[in-house]
Amino acid sequence: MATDTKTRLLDAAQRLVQTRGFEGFSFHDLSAEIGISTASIHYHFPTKRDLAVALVKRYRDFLHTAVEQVISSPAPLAAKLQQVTGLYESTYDAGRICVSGALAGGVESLPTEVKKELKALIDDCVASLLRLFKRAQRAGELRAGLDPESCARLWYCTLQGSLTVARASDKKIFTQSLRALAALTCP
Amino acid sequence: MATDTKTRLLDAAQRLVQTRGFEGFSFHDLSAEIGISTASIHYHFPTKRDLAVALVKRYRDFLHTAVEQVISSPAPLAAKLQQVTGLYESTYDAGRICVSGALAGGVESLPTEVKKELKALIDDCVASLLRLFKRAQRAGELRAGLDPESCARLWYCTLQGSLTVARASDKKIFTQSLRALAALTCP
DNA sequence: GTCTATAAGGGGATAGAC
DNA sequence: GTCTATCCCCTTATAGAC
Repeated sequence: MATDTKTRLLDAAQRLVQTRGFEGFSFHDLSAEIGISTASIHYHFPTKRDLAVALVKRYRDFLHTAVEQVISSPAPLAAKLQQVTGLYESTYDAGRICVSGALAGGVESLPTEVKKELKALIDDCVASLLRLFKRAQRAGELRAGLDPESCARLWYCTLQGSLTVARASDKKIFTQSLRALAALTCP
Repeated sequence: MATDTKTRLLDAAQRLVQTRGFEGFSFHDLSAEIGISTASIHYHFPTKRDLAVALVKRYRDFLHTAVEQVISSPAPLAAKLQQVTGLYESTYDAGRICVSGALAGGVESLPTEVKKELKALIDDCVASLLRLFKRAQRAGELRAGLDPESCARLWYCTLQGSLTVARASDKKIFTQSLRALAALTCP
């Protein structure tokens, strides 16, 4: 059973956003990849803005599910952080960056609705990390003096930044940054 | 004495890159802002790629000078880190992000020469931070167990990531992340 | 749902006058 | 150095047939 056209369009658009950014891909790119005309794309997504909004919404669900699954396991904090890091590392290995990093680079040229979805994506992911660190603190797994909120934000920004920077420079910058941060986070 | 046209073009282009990204601005935008025709822009920069390369080179010099000046002061590590953070915070307050973050978001759609300059910008800045942390370690100002190289990379990625994420979400994510990282870096 | 045809505008870039 | 005029291609989007 073949995947339906709407899903294939979202898959292709997501990959293009993650490699070239919002302004960096066109309906013609999608047309070539999926094998339908650019006009047909408008049947599934009336405007490019609609496509982008749907794409970010879907990515938020994906990331939410993935992170929540890691969080809910009975593993110690260090292991969970390594799993979250692995999530981003696999994105790097696919030659991509996180959708939020790709869109945040040129936020001023995004349609308003896409900006809103982008903010929702970020805030949702930070909220998941916050729950992770709150539980860790109760279990005494957080370094003394660290508060869960700062931790969640710091981790999100560092994951985001190191993934984006690494693709433009060198994978080592990702690996080393996150190993250092993990060592600083756990007691 | 008015600034020369080439400089004004670079200033305007840099601001546009820092807000909209490389694909997010056009010669027409520059034309409107500077007050010369798009054709005249080609006199100063034959292609958009040339303009981008010049822009990133100039930004690298600017950042290099700024960071080196902070590093060479006799202040303690914590104060220096706060100064570097202030450098990025003022970029945020101008509604901009770092040129490297803006370009790295859609790296695949950049001309090869621009990619190279982008990598040079990143590597240069990380190298400056590395010198900072090496000196700090010799002076016993670095937390035990931290190595200068990891530190330089972690700091660069976090500065980059938190600035970019903050503009798409909330300034607090920048402030809080960097305060936490500073506390973890100094003993 | 998908197509062809086409609109309507924007993109970078060039030629040649001044 | 700057202009007008123009080229040619790409972009998103629509109309209407199948």
